[in-house]
Amino acid sequence: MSTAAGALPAVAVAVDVAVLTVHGRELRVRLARLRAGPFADAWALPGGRVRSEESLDAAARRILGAPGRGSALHLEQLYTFGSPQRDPAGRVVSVAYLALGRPTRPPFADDPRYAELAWHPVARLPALAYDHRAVVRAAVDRLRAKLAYTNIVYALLPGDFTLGELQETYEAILGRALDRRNFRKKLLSLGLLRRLDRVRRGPHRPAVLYAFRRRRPIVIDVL
Amino acid sequence: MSTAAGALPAVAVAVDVAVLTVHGRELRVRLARLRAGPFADAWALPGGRVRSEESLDAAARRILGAPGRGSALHLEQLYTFGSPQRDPAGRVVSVAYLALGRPTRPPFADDPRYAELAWHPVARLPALAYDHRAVVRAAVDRLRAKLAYTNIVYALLPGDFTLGELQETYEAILGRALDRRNFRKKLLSLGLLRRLDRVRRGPHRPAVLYAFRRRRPIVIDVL
DNA sequence: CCAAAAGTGTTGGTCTTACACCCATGC
DNA sequence: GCATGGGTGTAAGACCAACACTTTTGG
Repeated sequence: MSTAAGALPAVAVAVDVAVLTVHGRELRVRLARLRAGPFADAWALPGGRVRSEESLDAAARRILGAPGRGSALHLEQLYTFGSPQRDPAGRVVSVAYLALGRPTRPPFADDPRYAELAWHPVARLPALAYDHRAVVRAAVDRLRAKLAYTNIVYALLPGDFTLGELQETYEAILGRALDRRNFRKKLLSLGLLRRLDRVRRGPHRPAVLYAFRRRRPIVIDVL
Repeated sequence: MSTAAGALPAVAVAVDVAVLTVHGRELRVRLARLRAGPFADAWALPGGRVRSEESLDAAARRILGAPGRGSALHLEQLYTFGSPQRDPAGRVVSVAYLALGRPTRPPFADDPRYAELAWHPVARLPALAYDHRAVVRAAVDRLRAKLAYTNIVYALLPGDFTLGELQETYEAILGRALDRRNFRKKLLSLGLLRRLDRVRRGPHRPAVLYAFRRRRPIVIDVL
């Protein structure tokens, strides 16, 4: 049963979003430096209160920002954190979301609560407000797990990419090296990729570009 | 960020618990028939509002009932349901929990809101209140998934059991038959079980009893 | 011509699946 | 003695991990 009605709620609901991306061979999370409140000057995940007429997913998308700015290609609910002590300012239950997207220019702080926004490598986080360190850990764990049995990595890559870039992305997330031949064999055999007839030219031998056939979540044994 | 303070919350927080068990070769969920409210007379998952001083886990344990009655051996958070329309009586966000336990006698309705409690096979559910059908589906999906990579099945079995009973439990949950020889080979090879020097006597050849070495969650490749 | 990343196959081991017969007991 | 579930092994195929050399380009 879930009935509310009656007395006014004693517990508030917020949404916090951990946006992960891979940049510079590192898995990074988008953090905001808070201007005010009990954790003024500390870094925190972007978040905010759920409005009475919006769903949790809608609140998460709102916090994520307008499509085009910080737009993410994947959004999923992660876990709900509800320790009575997690917010010194009152009882707030926070529904955490995991989002995946391409690294944007750091600054798009259109939210006056935030002094600054930046991508921080998850391997060396600053002190975080609230229980956001646990949220980031949960987000990273979820991403690592899903890497093995879904195609969500598509949300972290541009429209076309080389197999080397794809492997780098996997390695950045998993934090370990993968065998190149086995990786290529496996990923090509899955049929998730479409080979383009273009190449990426760089300082060395050009690499064939690939694209994901479908850019939406599929459950499949990847690793 | 998650700060509350300021205005009174417009959104209430509840916890609903899907207790699953296996009985009579069927996966079942504990449902309560509601006495009052917008879904009077309908079946629903036991649930209730989160109190201002308790954690979400504590609320779930409270709703689960005193240890000894409906005591469950495993409890984990499942998903948070927050559609604005899910409760006709007001905006209630529900944090759903999955619990696993042994089948108890159906009746232990010490909660005056419930007319009746019963174990319903998840394969043929009655109409459920709220979005509880989706909650049960999520609970069953989670259990099925975790069967393959954890030892949580221990929470559904008594202290000692035969390999036949263990296999029946797996089959009831997965909804498909498993090869007996392969199943026994795999489970014995994992080292999760301790062979007891007792047997279960029945109308046929006695079966050796086993117990789980450790009755707490372990991540391991099971199936 | 050198450095650096791209590209490519084989082999051995492990794991999974499929499958059939005898055993011990209660009735 | 028969019905029923308990108990056991093997072989074929799939999958995974390990591993080294050649190619192509820019500078």
